[in-house]
Amino acid sequence: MNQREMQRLETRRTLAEHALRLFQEQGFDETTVDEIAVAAGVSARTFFLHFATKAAAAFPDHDERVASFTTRLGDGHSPGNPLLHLCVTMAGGLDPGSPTRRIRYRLLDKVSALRDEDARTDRDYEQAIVAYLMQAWGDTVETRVRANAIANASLGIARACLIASSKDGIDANEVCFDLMHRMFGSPFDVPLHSLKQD
Amino acid sequence: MNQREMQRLETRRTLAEHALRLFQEQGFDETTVDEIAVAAGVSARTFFLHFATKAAAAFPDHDERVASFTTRLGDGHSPGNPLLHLCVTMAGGLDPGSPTRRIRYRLLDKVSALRDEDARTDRDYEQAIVAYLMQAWGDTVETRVRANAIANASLGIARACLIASSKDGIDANEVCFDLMHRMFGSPFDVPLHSLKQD
DNA sequence: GCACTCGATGCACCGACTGCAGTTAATACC
DNA sequence: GGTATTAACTGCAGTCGGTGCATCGAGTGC
Repeated sequence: MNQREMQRLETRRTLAEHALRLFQEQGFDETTVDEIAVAAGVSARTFFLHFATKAAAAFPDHDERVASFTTRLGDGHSPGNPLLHLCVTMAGGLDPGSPTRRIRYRLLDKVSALRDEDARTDRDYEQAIVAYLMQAWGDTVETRVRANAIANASLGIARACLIASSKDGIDANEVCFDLMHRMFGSPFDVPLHSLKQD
Repeated sequence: MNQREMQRLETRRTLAEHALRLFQEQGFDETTVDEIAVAAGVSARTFFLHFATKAAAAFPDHDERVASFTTRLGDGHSPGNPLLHLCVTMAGGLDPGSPTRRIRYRLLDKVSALRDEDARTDRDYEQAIVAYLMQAWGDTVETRVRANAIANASLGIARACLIASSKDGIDANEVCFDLMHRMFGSPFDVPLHSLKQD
């Protein structure tokens, strides 16, 4: 990797690090982009070369995660279907070894601006899931609605469980799995086959 | 009703009307709060006496709707449980006699700022549903997660169906009902009883 | 008629975000 | 090694959403 690329990534990483720290220490609204930039040792203008919005700095790995999720759906590594994969991804995301993630989701529960950012995140996952389901079901008006509804519902479940896990430290995977199971059958593969001939 | 109150409501109504029109005609980002205010014949400062954000003007009846939803859950008029009630409310909201609502939801599909506003809306419904479920289940960490997950999932389904209905003009109630049914059993009253002893 | 309330206003201000015109250091090319 | 180019970073001026504050003036209660 280039020295330039490394510098760039380092700047980005530093910005994200200080952003999350300041959000946690003194609150999201009470932190200005200027403060973050100064703390990271760069100019305020530079902040926006790395993040589109102030809130985006709290989720610096968003693009990678979505890309990883999407490509995994495309190749054979997806365990069964996207909904199950979503659960697995979620479970992985709750690795207790990552205090950063816990901080992030605890903030998420308090700061509405970050919930908005998170909702935007979800929309990308939603697109990936919808695309996957539509590819399996074919593109009709009916399947499109169904795919959107299922994607929305799944993400709603996943998000709620994720936040709960981070906040209360409980294992929400069971709840997540149970609700998914109810909606889509055993290993969540029901909609891929049986819903079709409804 | 007072003449003052009437004036106030009229101002608010006019602002909302012009806001939605301008959003539709020239786009959300391309419309400034100043333009809306001028079109409505008031000052820009006044706009924020009626709406907290630019996007909020696109959903002027939000508070009433949430209040109505919440109180109905409290008294005996709720048909069974909040999830079923949500479906009914949704179906009512799709009254084809309301072109304004169609415009609103069609915008929703395009403008991310409005989706953020809508997500904020959903959070209020979510609170109402969670409160209702928790009252039925009792307040434990487990039930709290479950209630949040179910509320999120239901709203996800409802939102997707609502947008699809407004956009494609199809009847998405069937999809909505079907998915709810899968998750919660016949008239959606399963979680109130059977989930408890899982 | 008089005091009061309250919606509307103008003004100054903050902070998020953008476009543009540099500067400087790493890199590619010869 | 010297030179042209690229691209991260910077400063500045500007737009726009949103807020606090003092004020005006038309309704309202008495």
